[in-house]
Amino acid sequence: MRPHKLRFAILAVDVAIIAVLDGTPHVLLTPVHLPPDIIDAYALPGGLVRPDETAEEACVRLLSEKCGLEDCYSEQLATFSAVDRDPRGRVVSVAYLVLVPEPAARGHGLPDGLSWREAARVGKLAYDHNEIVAAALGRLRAELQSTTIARQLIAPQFTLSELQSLYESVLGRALDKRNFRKKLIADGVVRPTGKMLQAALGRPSELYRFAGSKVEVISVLSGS
Amino acid sequence: MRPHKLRFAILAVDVAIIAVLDGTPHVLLTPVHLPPDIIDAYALPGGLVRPDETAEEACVRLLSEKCGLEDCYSEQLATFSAVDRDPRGRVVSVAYLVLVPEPAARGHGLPDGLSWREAARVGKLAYDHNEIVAAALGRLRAELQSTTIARQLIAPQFTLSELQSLYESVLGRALDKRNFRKKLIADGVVRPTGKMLQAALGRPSELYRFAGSKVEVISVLSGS
DNA sequence: GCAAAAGTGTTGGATATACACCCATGT
DNA sequence: ACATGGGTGTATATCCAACACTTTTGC
Repeated sequence: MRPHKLRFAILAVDVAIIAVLDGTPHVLLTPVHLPPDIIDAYALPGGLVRPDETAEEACVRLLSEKCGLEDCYSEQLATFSAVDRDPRGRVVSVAYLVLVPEPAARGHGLPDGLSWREAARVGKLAYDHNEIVAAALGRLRAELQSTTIARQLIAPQFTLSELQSLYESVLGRALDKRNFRKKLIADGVVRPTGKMLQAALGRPSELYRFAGSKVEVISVLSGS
Repeated sequence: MRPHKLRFAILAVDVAIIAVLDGTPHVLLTPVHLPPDIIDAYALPGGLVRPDETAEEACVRLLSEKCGLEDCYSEQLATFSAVDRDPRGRVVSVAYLVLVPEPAARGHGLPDGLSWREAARVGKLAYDHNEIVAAALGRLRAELQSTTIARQLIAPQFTLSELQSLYESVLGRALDKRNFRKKLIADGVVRPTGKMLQAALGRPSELYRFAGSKVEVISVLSGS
């Protein structure tokens, strides 16, 4: 082995951080400006993987260091390795999907120039980050329907209307209120807490929580 | 940026090549012997990603160079980045799932010491390759039930009994013959060719083919 | 009493499951 | 004629989809 020939790749992590804010999916973006190739663009937060950490660890570290986010749900999405994906040189990136509940996303002041942008209107991002965002949203949509991953996007206690509108905004289609409730309650996915929430207007709603303590693989929805 | 500090990662590809042979899932393994850490073990075929190729391209190249396999279906599985996963140093590996139809797997002489081994009985593999094999089989099981990926594991024309036994061997459970046929035919997933196959014994069976030309995402099975 | 959001049941259709016998062939 | 694997239909239960009105609250 000739180590100097083999040590060619710069390994990075890029993070698609998703939160549903005001009923629409948002992504956390950071400004980039690397003339001449990238001018006044936006990109996903990311950074290099250190020699002594795994990609997962880098992801957690970058979330903390660059975004001020702690204890978020994250899962590996895919690895992007196009030779020219970064104008600075060969950088291979492991992309992660990270989910932030709405209250957490609102609650903490964003560092630097980070900002939440509507996922459907991010425009042209730097690098291949549009591809990563598309993969993240696709994965999220798939998992919403087959797992209890929604718990990672919502407060610990929530009304069923809130949960339904989360589903509707991510899936991009309306769901039937009665079928939605029926299914989630009958399947034991969510459980009533007994507490009531008085919204600004209208009848108070009951607060629910997810039954299990982790993300579980079950058929959450078919069509509703 | 200090490039010399950043250029740390060796990027590799490891390939979980699956074929269903004699009604049981097999993986293609290669012997490894790297004392003192790895002695007389087996591992998935793999190799380094070159500076001028993507991970996908490296996967295709390695399949050809190391395994003599051309034009196989492949998809990225996940990236494994544990710091000590390779005793020789820091090697991050992008794992791929590759599927080979039974006739192709039988038809070509295996180079080197490569051999097909029953996936359920591979024993302790080198590196983290047991993890990769587990991920590959899990992905395959999931996709068998929701896509037409089975086409990548079987000859272009096949009997429904062959297809069913493929499903059964990968999923590890028996399926009802009538329901299996009903569903695949009713959903238009497979189409009869009109040709008959005279097996060694018993009534001749009709040959079918998959209807679409690609792997399609549909609900292939529920329980049968 | 009105506006706003919460909550609740039924029915018809489709889909899934369970199950057992006859058919075509080679020997 | 028998052994072997191929092929077929029906009845039941479950699940899904569509659908509209009543309740509780604040103002």
